[in-house]
Amino acid sequence: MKIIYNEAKQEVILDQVSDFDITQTLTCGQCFRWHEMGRHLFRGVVFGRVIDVEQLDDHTVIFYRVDRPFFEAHLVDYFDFGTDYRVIKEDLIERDDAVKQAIAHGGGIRILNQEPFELLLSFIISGNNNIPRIAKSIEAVASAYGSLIETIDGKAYYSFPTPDQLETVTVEDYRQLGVGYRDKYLRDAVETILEGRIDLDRLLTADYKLLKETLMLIKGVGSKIADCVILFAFKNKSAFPVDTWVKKIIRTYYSEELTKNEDILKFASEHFGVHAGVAQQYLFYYARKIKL
DNA sequence: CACCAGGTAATTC
DNA sequence: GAATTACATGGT
Repeated sequence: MKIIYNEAKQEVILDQVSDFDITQTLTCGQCFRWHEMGRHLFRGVVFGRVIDVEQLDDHTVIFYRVDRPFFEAHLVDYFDFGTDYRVIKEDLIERDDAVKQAIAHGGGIRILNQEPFELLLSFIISGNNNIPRIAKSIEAVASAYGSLIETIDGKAYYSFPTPDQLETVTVEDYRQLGVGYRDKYLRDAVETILEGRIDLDRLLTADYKLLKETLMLIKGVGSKIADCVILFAFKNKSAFPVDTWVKKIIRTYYSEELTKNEDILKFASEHFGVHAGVAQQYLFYYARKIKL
């Protein structure tokens, strides 16, 4: 991948990008704070900044409002540019025809490496919820308690709040934002972290089992949400979140015997191996696309 | 007006 | 232990 920095214009141009479709990647349900501003053009808030990303063709991507230090410190890792998805897809395509078909439809998806605290709260909100309302609730939390970054075209953009910024926020405050019964879960997550019972930074080096059982100490975090956090924020591509869509696709294309979430997780882990989480995203995207 | 949405915790058998 | 139910809210 070739990188061209235009410091004067605060632009970063990527050439020879492969296995990347910005629309698939940013609309496949793994992230909630990107907005489509135009064809193949998105604006989002990440790492305390508002940035724009545009894909010109299969191999060319431009970042706006981004300088070299920011790109190198955050975006290379965020978009997982260090990972060769061709290798992962070749591995998965060998496994079965269903995932092969899913890759034919969503092979441009990359797993974003997102900020752990924001991702944790985002997926606590996601439970038994729909994606538009998840996004709305996250924006409500950010604009109420995050820091104002800048105003663009009359619209204010806020960073996602830190645990410290949420220290005095009560269950009732969360409820007022419209998050519903997840209010107490959000409060529990913040308290757990502020009291040091869970240190997200330290968990970066923990193995899957320890990481999952630690995350599940938080009220409102069960197996599925823990796996989402592990996959989308802890760079572990073997995590396989079992949600309603994946359940449907497993029953339809793999086995009708697999009904319990625990059994599906066990099957998928063995069947897909170390890249199970990537397979999950391809399957999730495909199932939703064909309205399975 | 039921039913659903990237589930989980509490309750019950 | 394995199955059932309640849970906020907004959209069909």
